[in-house]
Amino acid sequence: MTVHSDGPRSRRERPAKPALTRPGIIAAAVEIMRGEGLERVTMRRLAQQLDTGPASLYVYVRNTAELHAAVLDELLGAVDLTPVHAEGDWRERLETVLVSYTTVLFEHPGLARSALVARPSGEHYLTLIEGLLALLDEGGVPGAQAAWGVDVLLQHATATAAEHATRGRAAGAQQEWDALTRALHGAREQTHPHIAALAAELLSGAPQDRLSWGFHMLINGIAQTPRPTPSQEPPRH
Amino acid sequence: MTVHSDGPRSRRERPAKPALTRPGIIAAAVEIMRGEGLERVTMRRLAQQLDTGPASLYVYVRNTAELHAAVLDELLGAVDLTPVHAEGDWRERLETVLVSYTTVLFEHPGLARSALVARPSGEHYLTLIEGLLALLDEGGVPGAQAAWGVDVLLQHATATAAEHATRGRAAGAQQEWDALTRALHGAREQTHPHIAALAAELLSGAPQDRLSWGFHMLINGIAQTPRPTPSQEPPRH
DNA sequence: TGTTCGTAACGAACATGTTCGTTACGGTGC
DNA sequence: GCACCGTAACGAACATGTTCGTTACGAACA
Repeated sequence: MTVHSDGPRSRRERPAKPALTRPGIIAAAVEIMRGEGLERVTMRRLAQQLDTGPASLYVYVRNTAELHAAVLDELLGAVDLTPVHAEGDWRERLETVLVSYTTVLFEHPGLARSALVARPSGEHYLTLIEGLLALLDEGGVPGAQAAWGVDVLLQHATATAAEHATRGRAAGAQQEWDALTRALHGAREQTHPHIAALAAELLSGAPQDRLSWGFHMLINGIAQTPRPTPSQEPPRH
Repeated sequence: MTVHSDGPRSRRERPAKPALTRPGIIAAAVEIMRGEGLERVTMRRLAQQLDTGPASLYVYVRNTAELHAAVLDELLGAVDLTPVHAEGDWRERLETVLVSYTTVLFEHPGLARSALVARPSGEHYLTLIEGLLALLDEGGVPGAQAAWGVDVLLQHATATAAEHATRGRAAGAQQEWDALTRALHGAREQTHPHIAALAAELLSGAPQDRLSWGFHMLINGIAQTPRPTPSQEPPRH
């Protein structure tokens, strides 16, 4: 099996066509997505754009999930990281970065789903993590907690955006929401007293308010929840 | 468009075939999944099992996501809720329920992905939420916080299981993990000092340890993070 | 009984992701 | 120059989810 990178520099020139490259494929994918939406970034559409066949793309990307991860990494360049080196309360700045990240995903919700499964590992992603860790460090959060917490922060943002992807769709999402609403409101006080009491609360809040609370809640939790004792694992190198 | 429920009771009998029903379809899906795995629960396979055509299933389920949500709700019957009415520390019991939920998803990881997008709204799901709310209530967590927090608890469990689905796969997952590992370890101290310092930590911990910490962290956060002031929204009903 | 209407069930068709066997190219060695 | 090898690129094929137009059934009505 081939190595998936832009490494396999083509050593051949079929009839006057430039050889494929991984960056070229990703760039084409980003272009199509900006012009037509993520759903249009199909292997066939991409191949057409690159004047090749869909099967040829698999030399450079393992599958669409990997392609999406790469596309997402490109988009992460748009996340506003200026708060990392700004003045002010570290918690608010941390939230600002996270909201910026979430906003990027909200604009391309289909990517959020993919990102839950195939996470990016490119330059922009690393820069984002570095920024988050810097802010947690500034807030005095122990490294061990920050290391695991940063994962959860991004997971929350990503999963929320992925859910939003569905919520944003028309008829189907509305019916699902209706079903959940009905189920919650219909819960009997006898069998589901807590749900009955909190039905309205469970469904309350604007998405951005819930998200904001979620980040506050996570930051609090991360800051004050010690990691399990490191078990008998010797220090590395 | 038709109403998606088991309501459309068939008024016809084509050549000696029992009319389709939604519960029947879901039961068949669960059966196939138990015997052959979730990936085998295709519309065609299901239709074959039910001696009908794949297109006929769409009268009863909108799409595979909805089918998966229904299947998941069936499986939630297996979540151990005995801790809800047991003795002991409410936090530990809450974690026990959550771990049981996560375990169910780990056994059927493909469902976790679907559940992030099309969440169940059936009986078992409600019972689970009721149990979680009861435990948070017992711990003195304000209702408003519990109402929003329960969402995040389940989201964390579900997203973690969905990630696990990928991690558990062989070659592809290993390569992705390698890519992330390389990226993290390769980060230069000059540009990514925090990552360089925490590289080992970022990747450390057995899945169950990280999950356990995650739940502790979330529970702490939920318990102590007040909800935003209710803004000028008048009381409903 | 005949007609009308709503819809469960059906079949053909389409789009999409992916695999696998084949082709053709470029590099290397003799 | 020729033969061999590795692999980028290709094309056919397959599985899968889903849509849309059509058929056939049962209920209601005159």
